[in-house]
Amino acid sequence: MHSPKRILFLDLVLSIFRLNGLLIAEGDALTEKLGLTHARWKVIGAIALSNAGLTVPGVARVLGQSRQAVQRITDVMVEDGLLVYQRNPKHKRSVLITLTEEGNHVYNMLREQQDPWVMENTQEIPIEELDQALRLIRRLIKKFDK
Amino acid sequence: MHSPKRILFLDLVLSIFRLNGLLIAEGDALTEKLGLTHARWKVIGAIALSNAGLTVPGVARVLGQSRQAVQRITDVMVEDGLLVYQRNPKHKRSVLITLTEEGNHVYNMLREQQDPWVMENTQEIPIEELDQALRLIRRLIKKFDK
DNA sequence: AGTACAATGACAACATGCTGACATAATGAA
DNA sequence: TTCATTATGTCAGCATGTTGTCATTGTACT
Repeated sequence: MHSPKRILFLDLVLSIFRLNGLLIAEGDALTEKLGLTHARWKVIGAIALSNAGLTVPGVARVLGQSRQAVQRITDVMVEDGLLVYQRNPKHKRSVLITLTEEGNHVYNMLREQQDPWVMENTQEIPIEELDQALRLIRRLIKKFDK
Repeated sequence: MHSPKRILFLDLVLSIFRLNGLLIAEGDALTEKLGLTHARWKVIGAIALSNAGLTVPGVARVLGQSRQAVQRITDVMVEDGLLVYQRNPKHKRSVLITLTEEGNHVYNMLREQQDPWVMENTQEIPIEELDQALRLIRRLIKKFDK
């Protein structure tokens, strides 16, 4: 019943919930001055990492979220001038999202904030430990992401 | 700039977001028949694990959430007959939350669902790997939870 | 005792996620 | 080509989290 593995796994699950909340708070604090929120830098990051532009459902697939949730965010970001919708030669309705000049600028600022934050929070953690933890988490993701 | 550690850490952060979402979906699916949602079994679990009962802010501290969010959930759960507010000898306004008989029953059903789920998802993962990952995550939690 | 500070409940506004439903466009198979 | 299936945009409703504010209660210090 109360096998060590059970306790350990449930503890891990609750810790993931906890860390998730804390990371969101960190991310929001980090990007507050840029007028970003965690939902927005997730989107801006996904788009910045794709060369050719992504569609709304494409971003949703990358982030593992519903397309509706992404659409709502991108609509506001287009209004705010961070993103543009561009014609998609491969699809009549589904436009490509790309960063505007301002969007690119914000992404660069984001990077400038992020780098010292990453340094500060990983300097005394060996890279092997990060790698092992990431691999386990990926393994769990693959298991649940059907 | 693009140090391996930076990439690794950001990848870890995004993976935490991803796994968090998947675990919520898993938890919701697992407890759907019980009329629970992930927000509710987090609360029910926290209360079940405390012998003497917890106050609303107490649950919030355990879960690392705002007391307002917890209050909203517990109010509904009291209406639904899973929880009861009981007079707190130590505080005139802040009541203690305890499980009703039905709440206890649901918690036991929850355990019955959870156990095979845990087994299924950890059987080929060595306990040492779980433990190492948990320790790293705890370390990050401690770092961000000021 | 008195007084400043912290904790709590209650309410509101808001951001973000989900699902469902519907119409239309794209795709693939017969 | 035609037709069934899938993908997409759009709108709506709902669950859950956050923060802010205010009044009230508890606590601790002088």
